[in-house]
Amino acid sequence: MTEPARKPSRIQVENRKRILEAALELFSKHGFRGTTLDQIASACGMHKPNLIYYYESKEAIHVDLLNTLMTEWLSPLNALDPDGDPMEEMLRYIRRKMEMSRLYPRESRLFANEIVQGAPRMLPHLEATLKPLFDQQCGIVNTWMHAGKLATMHPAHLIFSIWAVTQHYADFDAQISVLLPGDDKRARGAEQFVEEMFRKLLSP
Amino acid sequence: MTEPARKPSRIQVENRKRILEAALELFSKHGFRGTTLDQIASACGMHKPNLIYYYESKEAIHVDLLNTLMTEWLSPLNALDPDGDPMEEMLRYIRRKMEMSRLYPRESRLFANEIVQGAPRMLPHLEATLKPLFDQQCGIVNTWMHAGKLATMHPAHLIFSIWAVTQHYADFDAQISVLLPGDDKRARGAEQFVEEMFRKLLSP
DNA sequence: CAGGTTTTTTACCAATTGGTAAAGTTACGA
DNA sequence: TCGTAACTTTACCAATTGGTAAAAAACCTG
Repeated sequence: MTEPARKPSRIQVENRKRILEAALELFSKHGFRGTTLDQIASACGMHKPNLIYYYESKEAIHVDLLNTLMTEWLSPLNALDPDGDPMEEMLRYIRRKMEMSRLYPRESRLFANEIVQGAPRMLPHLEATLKPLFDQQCGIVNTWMHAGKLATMHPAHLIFSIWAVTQHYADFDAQISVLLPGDDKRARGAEQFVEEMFRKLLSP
Repeated sequence: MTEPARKPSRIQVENRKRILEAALELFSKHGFRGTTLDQIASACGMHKPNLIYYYESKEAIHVDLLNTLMTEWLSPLNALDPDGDPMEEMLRYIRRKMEMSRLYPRESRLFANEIVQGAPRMLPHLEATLKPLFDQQCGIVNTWMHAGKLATMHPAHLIFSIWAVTQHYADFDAQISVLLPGDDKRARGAEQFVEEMFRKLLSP
């Protein structure tokens, strides 16, 4: 048995959304400890006790944010179609991950911050949500490899390498900006490179 | 003209080393804001004001740590030998990066924490130290490619992908442990995978 | 529009935190 | 071994921070 949990009012829905948007901006930029309730409050035009009215603690905001975004974040992996063309499915996944890195760098950095520090507030969710999906999709990739449609390799490490390369462009943007400055076609170049890289790697 | 800057005493050398070791452990695990001077002090058996005796502020500890470690961290890139065999040089670099990820995950996560948050205390050092080295080594790689010794691709993105994949094993270890649990040969498998991946990618 | 409920605001608090002042102790060269 | 400089410790502080209490305001429903 949990809470009575009445349906949330319109105001509740709106304000929780405002809070999460401000929290995403700040947590992704400064990490959990580097963000204060006052910052979140002023970023969304509220007062600190008002945040606590909607979330019982700063940690509750962070956890809700992580868990809410994780589902969307993983949806492209979910979308691997076992009946599609293996190479096209993998490249579509990789392209989508690059696009998400470009469009949603805050989400990427939010997770990066959390996981680099040992995922203290997300481990249960990783076990419960990510692990089963990961195992299942590794299975699909493995099937494709054994059918000779993709080069044979360890599917888990393959997925790690896709995550690593694609999310690197969001997570390490500060460094990349220094090393490839003033390149307004950087994103395009990155996307071309990554697609060609994995096309070559995955060719049987 | 800067400080008089007398040669540091034996005690100074020892104690700064103790402080940096404790700071590395804590900053890499909890980030800059997530680490307190009291934690650092008790981790190295000192008292808080003693830290301030050796470093003028918490930030000074962090900056010194980052700048000190960066040189070692980059040394493998520095070691690319323009006269060596291109494929062997690249694979040696990649192997060394994997080894460092395994042996020095704290250093990797220290930098990851800093860069994910926009490198607020490291940007000048990136400009001054990393950028010139990076450009130079990109040049070497480019030469190798144009000599037909390596597959042709954007050298900067190639190096990014090497960093991404190798450091991922240190930075995202919390996630990898969940997804490939109980695998005491994980590191070996990762090293094999990554070497084969880049061997295939780099073959002309 | 009355009355209760939800939401917002003001005032506040205790704990933590980065850092200081200054007294006390140790190390070391003359 | 003595004096001074280097180092350590204790006591302290002001600012920040996560969070609370409770009054005030806004909102909704019969």
